[in-house]
Amino acid sequence: MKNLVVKLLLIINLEIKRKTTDQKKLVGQNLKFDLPMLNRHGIKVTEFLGDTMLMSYVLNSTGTRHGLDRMAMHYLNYQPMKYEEVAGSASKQINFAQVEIPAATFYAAEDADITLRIYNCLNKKLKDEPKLVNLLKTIEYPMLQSLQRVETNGAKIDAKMLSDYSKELGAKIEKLSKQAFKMAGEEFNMDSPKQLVEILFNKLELPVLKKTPKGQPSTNEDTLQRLAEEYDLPKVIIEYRGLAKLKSTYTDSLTNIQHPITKRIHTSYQQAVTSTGRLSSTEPNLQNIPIKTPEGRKIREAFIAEKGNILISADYSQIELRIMAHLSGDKNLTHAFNNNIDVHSATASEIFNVSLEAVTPEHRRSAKAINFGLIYGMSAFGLAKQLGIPRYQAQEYIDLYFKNYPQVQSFMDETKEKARKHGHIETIYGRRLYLPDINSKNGLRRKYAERSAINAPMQGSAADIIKLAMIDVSNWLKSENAPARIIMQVHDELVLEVQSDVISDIRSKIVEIMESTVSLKVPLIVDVGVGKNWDEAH
DNA sequence: CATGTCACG
DNA sequence: ACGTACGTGACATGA
Repeated sequence: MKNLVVKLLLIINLEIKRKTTDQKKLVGQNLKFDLPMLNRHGIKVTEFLGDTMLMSYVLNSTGTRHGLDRMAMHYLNYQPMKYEEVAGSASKQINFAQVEIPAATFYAAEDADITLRIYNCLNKKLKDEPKLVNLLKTIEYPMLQSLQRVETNGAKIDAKMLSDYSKELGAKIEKLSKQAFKMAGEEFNMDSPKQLVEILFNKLELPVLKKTPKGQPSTNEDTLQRLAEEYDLPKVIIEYRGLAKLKSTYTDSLTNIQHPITKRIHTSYQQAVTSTGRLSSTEPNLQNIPIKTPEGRKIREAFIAEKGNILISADYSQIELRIMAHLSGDKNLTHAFNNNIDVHSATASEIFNVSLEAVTPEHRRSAKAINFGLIYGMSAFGLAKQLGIPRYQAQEYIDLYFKNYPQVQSFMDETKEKARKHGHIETIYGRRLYLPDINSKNGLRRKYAERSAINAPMQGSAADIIKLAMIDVSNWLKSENAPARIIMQVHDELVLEVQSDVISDIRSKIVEIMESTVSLKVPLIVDVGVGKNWDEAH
């Protein structure tokens, strides 16, 4: 009985329209959420008419305005019944299946009704937007299905290893805090920036090098690092912070969030959150698992494969710089990529006016910072801070860069110009990012919008490309019924869990698909690794 | 619920 | 004179 009710409500909820015998078209809000339930009840979806959340997102990705309630207010001037009103809130919340039938029926019917009405509104807006309709059909709708599979797959973790590591971290953290209390001459809460300020800057009278936006003296790592040159306590705090972060955010919470039945980690990918078209990942966030330090990498070792399987990691090499080469058409930059020259070394060779062979690691490091900075629309000040050099010198580097890559400069100027004129920029696939502050009288906001405008075509086009590649890989695996599954997406990387005996075939096929999904003025290169855990594979 | 901090690409 | 590299999410504190 319960099942029947749930099924009935879902059918009402999702506007299923029977055309022929088993052909079901549907409209919904956040269909990625509903799809597994429909599958569970044997309802095969063969065609999407639309997902209102994604329609709203491609029309304007700025801000959080794609929730059903918000859209109902905005497009229909109607306040729907809140979920909390039928199911209760917080600790008193009950399962939807336990809600009284009349209340549940009203809620579900209203939900369905407004979804369809919002769909009709958004559909009208999309009539004049063939590029956005194409974006939905070729990227976002297929993506929704690929993502649903990845979420259901989940990632296997070695919970025993994580909890052992957690204990180890706990012991180290305790030692460090005792050490810090001794140096400070009193006990305090090291997790409290406020108490830290009291100790460091009032009691011990260390110099204030930087303030937070609210005017409080900053105790962030950058600042502590500089203080650590002359004082001992900041060193201990830095070490404490690093380990405390690992414990609270990773070792403890990942074990807690294991699914009770699958024993795997099932993240939720947000498809309508970022302004640029990237995904984000929540509960847990699998897109910020540590990699930079040896202590952090141990977390990656806990991401493992099922018995008889192995992990493959495939990531695009410097995809944003390659897109910059493509979009700007810069001769020098495309030449570097087309001839497989290390791009940071190439930049170093240009800026420091030495031959490629004579580039030192120090040159390359500076050039890498410049290349990254360019993608982010940085200033001479930012580069100077990053490299620890005087501002005039940073400006010299930037001038030299643009002299050697003139089309990159004109591309950036044109991008800003377009943003000012139209109020938005576009990615390679026509995804649109609005920049409401681009003509602001407030210089700070305007500058911020200009930097976003410069970054967005690169970050956004990269997001389009990996989405397409992910769809292709996902569909290929499905069509071949391959003993392999995608388990994660981390912006420019796909992680797969693959049956060990077919590893080399799958590996080469994945690379082939990812490298050929789109064709730009420069090649796209995929680096691939294999291992028994994520750290080894990456 | 805002603030500060820090993990990732 | 002022702030100063893009895009995210999670955690702990403290009002």
